[in-house]
Amino acid sequence: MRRLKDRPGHLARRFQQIAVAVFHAEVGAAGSDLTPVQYAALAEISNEPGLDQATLAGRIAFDRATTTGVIDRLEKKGLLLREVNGADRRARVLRITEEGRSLLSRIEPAVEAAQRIMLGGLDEAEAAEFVRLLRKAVAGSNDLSRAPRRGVSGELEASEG
Amino acid sequence: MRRLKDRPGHLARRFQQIAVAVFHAEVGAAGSDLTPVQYAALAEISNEPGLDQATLAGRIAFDRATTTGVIDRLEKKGLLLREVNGADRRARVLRITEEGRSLLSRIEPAVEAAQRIMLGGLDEAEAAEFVRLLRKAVAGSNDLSRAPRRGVSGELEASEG
DNA sequence: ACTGATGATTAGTATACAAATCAATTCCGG
DNA sequence: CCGGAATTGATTTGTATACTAATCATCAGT
Repeated sequence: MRRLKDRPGHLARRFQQIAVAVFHAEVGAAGSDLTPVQYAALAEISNEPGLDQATLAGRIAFDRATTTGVIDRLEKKGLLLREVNGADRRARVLRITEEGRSLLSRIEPAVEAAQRIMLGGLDEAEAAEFVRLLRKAVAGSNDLSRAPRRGVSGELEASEG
Repeated sequence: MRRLKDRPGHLARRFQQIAVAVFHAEVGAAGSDLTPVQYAALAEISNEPGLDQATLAGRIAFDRATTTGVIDRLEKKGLLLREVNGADRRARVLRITEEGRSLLSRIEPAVEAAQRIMLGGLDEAEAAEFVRLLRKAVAGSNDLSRAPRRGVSGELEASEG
């Protein structure tokens, strides 16, 4: 029987813990307490202003309940605006604030550094291959997850640029 | 700037979500509601009977606070025994019950199946390389995580058997 | 005996999910 | 075109990780 610590499921949990810890360390050193999930949400809202919470949840693969909490906290920090959509009064339209945009650009170098550091155990070729395989594994199993990602229509999910 | 969805940190979160979902689906179909983390704890206790919570936490890379909760739930389900260690009355000695052992063997095929399914997007060679790189990345950054794994003494952390 | 370290727990915060609920929209038969 | 049914966006509740920080009990070393 394969040892626990050699199983992909266990390794996935470990790598995620490391990724989160590195993100907090780097972004924290840059003077922000933004979490990886909050960063993902804010970056996506910045890229696609005016999207609603359900669409955001699809883009970054949260479920709707998690999205509500994440957006609550970002709104409380003054990083985004949440408004009722006039065309569909169920939906909440999201927009980044000036403060949010400024924070994003201020921590961008730290976010990039975190990506390098979390792959520090791999050389450059290995890191590239690792990311390729991770992308392919995720794309191949996207609909097995309980909050599957829903990309922009027409986007190539498993492209291997 | 690299797209969010191509960053290792984001992909790590996605792959972890998928791994957890697949585990729940397979183990659930086998008639158990054991979580991935509970499984890891129980399997480790089964392998190393009589270890205490701090040692367990080191083996599977939880922090102590998380361990308390996980052990609470496993004890409530009757899958393990938690007793004060006579030699060090701070420590709680953990032992799997007959019921726990029986559950472990009953769900073992589902756990193995989950490992294969979560790598379903990769062919066999890619899956092997992916696990190798995942192991190497985790080993290389173990001490960056906030709850670093502490293996059995003498164990080769980054061996690539 | 005093000091520092360690095992465990508790409180508090942030994901992540399921399930239930409410409001608003869309769909479809007539 | 109308009206009920099904669907969808958002929220709430409840459970389970995962951490930090603080606390308590106990142990180790001097």
